[in-house]
Amino acid sequence: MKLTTKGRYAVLALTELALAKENSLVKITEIAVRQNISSTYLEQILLLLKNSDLIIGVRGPNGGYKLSTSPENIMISDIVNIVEGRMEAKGCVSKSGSCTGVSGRCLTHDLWDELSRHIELFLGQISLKDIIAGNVLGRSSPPKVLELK
Amino acid sequence: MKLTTKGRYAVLALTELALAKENSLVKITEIAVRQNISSTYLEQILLLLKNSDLIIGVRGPNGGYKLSTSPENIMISDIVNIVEGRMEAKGCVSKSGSCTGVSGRCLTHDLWDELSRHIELFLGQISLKDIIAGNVLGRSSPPKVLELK
DNA sequence: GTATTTCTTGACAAAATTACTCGGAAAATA
DNA sequence: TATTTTCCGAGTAATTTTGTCAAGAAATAC
Ligand code: FES
Ligand code: FES
Repeated sequence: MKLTTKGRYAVLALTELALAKENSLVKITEIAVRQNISSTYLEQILLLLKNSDLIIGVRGPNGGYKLSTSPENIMISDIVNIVEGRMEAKGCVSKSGSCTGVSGRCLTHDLWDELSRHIELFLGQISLKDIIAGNVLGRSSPPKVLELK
Repeated sequence: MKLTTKGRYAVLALTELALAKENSLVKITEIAVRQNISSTYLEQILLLLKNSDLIIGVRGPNGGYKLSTSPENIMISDIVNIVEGRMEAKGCVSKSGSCTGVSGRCLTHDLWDELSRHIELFLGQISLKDIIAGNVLGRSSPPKVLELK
């Protein structure tokens, strides 16, 4: 998986939008200043999210951004997938070229595959609403269940 | 989290060691050739694992590496943590400096924290033995449990 | 002891990725 | 028209990842 500041900025920015009053517009610079992020960098990121229709941009004076749907419908995995590019379990560089080849999977292939799936599952369960509600902890499956398995 | 080829090489190399006959030594070059990895690069990686006492290096003719303990006692999280450096949920760059500051946690803090914990938990449940046994799939907690929650 | 094999160590260089900047265009408002 | 804001493409700087090199140390075989 890949998780850089880009992804974190994106989630942070969208929490700000989620926090704003319904249908009100938030400017890039507002977010950038408040979060101490480069505003031109943030532009790039929000543009990606806008092109994927996760947010809506309005130009002109008093313009800005807003979420295209309500916070509970936007999952963190959506956001991260868009800005970081699809999480690829690129896999190993076995003799037979790329990992995707069906023929020669190495022993660790399933491991990384499963890890990716696991992460995606986790982030796919948490919405922007959960975040602004502080409803994140305890979301992970309880360890005891797995120990018993 | 951080997961680069370094971590994947490390796990791959250690599966090779786990696959070898008990107490037999495997040379760096053997692994490097078989997996098509730069042998000098692999040196670096195995050195880290050796300095953390996960593996044992024996010099001289017919030398090589072997696991310091049995495969079921070595968890993937151990390996990754060593070579990639401890997975840090570095967090955001809020106004008040670093994320670690107790004072100003942003809303996303818990999210990344929990994600890290989740990943570590997952990789901490899978041993080298599981990998060579192909016993990785189905390790993740079943989705339905979480849906019910 | 000498030669050979193999790990050990540290410093260095190439390549790739990430993070960020810049200059301007397009749309909306006033 | 002038101003504000998003949109867009390209380019640069910084950092990290990946890999190389050269020299040394320990063990073994002869
Ligand atoms: S990771 Fe090795 S074949 Fe896919
Ligand atoms: S991630 Fe924002 S304060 Fe820790």
